Amino acid sequence: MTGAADATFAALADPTRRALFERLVRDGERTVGMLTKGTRVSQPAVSKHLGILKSAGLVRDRREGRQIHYSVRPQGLRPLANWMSFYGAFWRDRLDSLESLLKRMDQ
Amino acid sequence: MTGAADATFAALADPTRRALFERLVRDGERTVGMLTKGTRVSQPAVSKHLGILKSAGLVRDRREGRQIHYSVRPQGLRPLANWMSFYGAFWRDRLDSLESLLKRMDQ
DNA sequence: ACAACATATAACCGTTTGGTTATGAGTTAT
DNA sequence: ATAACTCATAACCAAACGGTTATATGTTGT
Repeated sequence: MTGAADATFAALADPTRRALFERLVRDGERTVGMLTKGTRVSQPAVSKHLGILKSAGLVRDRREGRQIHYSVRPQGLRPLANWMSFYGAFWRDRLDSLESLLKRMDQ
Repeated sequence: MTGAADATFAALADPTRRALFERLVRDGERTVGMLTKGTRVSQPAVSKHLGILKSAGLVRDRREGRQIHYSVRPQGLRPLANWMSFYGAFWRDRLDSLESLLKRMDQ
């Protein structure tokens, strides 16, 4: 249940890792070398982070010659989306009703 | 930008903490003592976790006599929702199209 | 076969984390 | 005033984490 979201949350909790993921989302498939540039950390660090993202199902890799290309794996965000919709259903309502209340009070 | 989501992700990354949050969502406002029962950890551990959730803006506390009542703070999930919708726009489309493709292939 | 290149893995290290027990602080009741 | 109760804080500890440098693995080109 909540176990599925576990690796996902853990993987995205680290800022460096989230930055890598976001970059892959924005820029599409990139090699490790490309990703290393733009980060303040070493190549091994990037590789380790990518490994964690990969085992969390958030990215996939593809070998092409001596380079390895990483890209976002869309379904990887599923556990997060599920969790959000599950435990977010009630608060979204409350938030919406709060907002409409504030708007009404503002008038 | 991504800094706002930082504390949120970090807070929800821990399973014990997420369990506490989920329980507050399901059951509504609870005291520390109530929350401690049902967890495998000690009361101080629960207090520490609640403190982290609180400083992440995910819960609030209210003193009533000697007990302290904790409850979910709806807006706390905002950074997560923002992050999801931001970096989720593109993958949701891709996921949807993938799913429809798979369905078509299945027929 | 060998050198250069791109990435992964190994070994290591300081810091952070999540837990514990012990104790402090605030509140209620006697 | 004091004892009991509820929770937070302090002090401490082992394990996990995120980083480093050094090296192994796999691929390309000569």
